[in-house]
Amino acid sequence: MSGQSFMWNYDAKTKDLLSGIIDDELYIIQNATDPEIIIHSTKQYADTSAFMNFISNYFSLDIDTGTIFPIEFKERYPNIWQLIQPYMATKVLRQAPFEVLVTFMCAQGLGMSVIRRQIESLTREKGILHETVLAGRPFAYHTFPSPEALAASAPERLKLCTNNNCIRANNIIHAAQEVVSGSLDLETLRDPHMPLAEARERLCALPGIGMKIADCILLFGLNRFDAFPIDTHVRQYLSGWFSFGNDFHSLSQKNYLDLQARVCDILSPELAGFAGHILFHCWRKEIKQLNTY
DNA sequence: CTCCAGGACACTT
DNA sequence: AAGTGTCATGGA
Repeated sequence: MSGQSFMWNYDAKTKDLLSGIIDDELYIIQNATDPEIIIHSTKQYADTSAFMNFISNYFSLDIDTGTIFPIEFKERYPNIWQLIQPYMATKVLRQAPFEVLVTFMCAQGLGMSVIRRQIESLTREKGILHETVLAGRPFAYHTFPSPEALAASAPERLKLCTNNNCIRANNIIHAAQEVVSGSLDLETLRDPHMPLAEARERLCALPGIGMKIADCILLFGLNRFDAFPIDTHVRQYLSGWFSFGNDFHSLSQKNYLDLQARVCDILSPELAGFAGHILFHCWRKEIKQLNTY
């Protein structure tokens, strides 16, 4: 059997955030009974340290957990600090940019079940089928669709993958075409030298991408841990935990930017999005009692 | 049945 | 600038 296996201790509460296919080559198998994740790769690495480096980067293990929140956070918000402790091991993964771009374009005002179904449908219809052996058993999976595959899709067919929403299908096709033509260069946006505001501006120029989705793409796909997306749940905990109370009126553009500016008072600006991700999952699970990811 | 889900956008006050 | 309707479906 090709490939190598690697064990990683992980917090039992957050481990189920990690499942799926990484870079089309690496798989994660969850063990439901103990807090360990077995990572198995079909790809051959030069040596163990090359594999470890890839894992470390993908799971952002280079980010020291102790630096995610500012030191004064614990003193200012002792109750919240206690509450988030079980979630401190939550990681923001450095996922493939195009995959994240398309995935979050599917995540507008919908439940996670619908979002997940769209992505599964997209990979099944437009991805490439691979068959391999995983943990001694046959395993079939689809790669995430390439920009070329999505760019060449017919809207009336692709909308079957986007919850019957042809506006969304057209937006995804358009974004894919921009990537193929080179007028949207995700690697340029991923460059740390690119100002965050400018990168977001470029993403927002695409139809179907607003501020929130742009910030999600930056945080989860473009290695920008300072990007702080504000969705309905973030707004709730900003109001409930930090008294940023304008929970009642709609999230206008001005309101969105205003909230982001105030977030810098309580979180470290350079890791605000990373910290926000931890707060997000803690809020959903501990306060809202949600178990869906 | 109603309401809301990890929103964006056009349109109306 | 700040409120509405629309898009679409499923699960609570």
